[in-house]
Amino acid sequence: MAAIEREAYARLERCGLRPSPQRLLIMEYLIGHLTHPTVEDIHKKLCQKVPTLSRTTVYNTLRLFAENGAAQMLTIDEHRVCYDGIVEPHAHFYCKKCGKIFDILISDANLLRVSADLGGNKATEMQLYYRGVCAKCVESEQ
Amino acid sequence: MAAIEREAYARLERCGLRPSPQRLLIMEYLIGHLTHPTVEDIHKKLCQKVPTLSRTTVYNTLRLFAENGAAQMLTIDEHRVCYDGIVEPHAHFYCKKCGKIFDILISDANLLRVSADLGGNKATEMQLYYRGVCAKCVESEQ
DNA sequence: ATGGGTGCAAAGGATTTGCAACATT
DNA sequence: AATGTTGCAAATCCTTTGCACCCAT
Repeated sequence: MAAIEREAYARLERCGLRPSPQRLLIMEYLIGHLTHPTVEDIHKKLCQKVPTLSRTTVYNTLRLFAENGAAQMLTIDEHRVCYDGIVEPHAHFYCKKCGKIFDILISDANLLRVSADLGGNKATEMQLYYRGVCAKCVESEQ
Repeated sequence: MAAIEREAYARLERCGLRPSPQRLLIMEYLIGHLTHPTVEDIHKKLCQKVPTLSRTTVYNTLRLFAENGAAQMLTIDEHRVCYDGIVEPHAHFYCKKCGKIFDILISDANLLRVSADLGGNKATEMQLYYRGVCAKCVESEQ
């Protein structure tokens, strides 16, 4: 537990973000829950701990994280944005049935970075994702 | 022009979709405008031709297209979904400044398909995208 | 006291839904 | 007749905004 707190603090510092209590709280949640939570997920859970935490702050903070490379913003789910505490490039699988997002291992993620000719465009984020039906849902369909 | 109409018709047929006037209209637009239009874009433009076309129909139709492989749904822009008439896998670049989406050539798009171990997950769509600032906007920043 | 951070309530806006009208086989 | 399609208006709900308060420097 203390490890997560330390990592959260270090991540904020490394990204040049002031470690306010709310930011630490949200970053700790993100690092401790690699389940690609939505803003609502995070707000609901953290409100149990800190009832005064506002939704606005969660929105602002997560956006801030994404803009500063402290988290990844995922726009796979057409209905809502969600966030990922892992900032290293990796792929995601989105199941249309259950709505869950899974991490997908890429044989060589760095390959993806260079395989595209971006011209003069300056990329700060990269996302690779698949959409379909996950293994569990495929099973339960029969 | 007639070529696009024929292609639109063929695409609908190939995907098992009945070629209603509205569907043809929307598919023709999609094939004729590879600019990754939003629902609003399409609705606004096509309303000039067919004023009775409803936004609901545009929403429904585009979703239907995407679900049947007749178009690609792009969720790069966090604020709105847009669509692509090209169904072959390719990458996109989203400029945070001007909001435009550009096609990115991938040296071997099929490589991407097999480079990931999807386990038992059944993927129907794949998206690779980059976010950042496009060449033009980088220039105008200075 | 000054600037950044937070929270509340309200506004904004994209997307969906329910349902009636309509077309097509 | 039956089924699939369309259109309107209303509802939904995610996200942003404006503004006041507060804390830390």
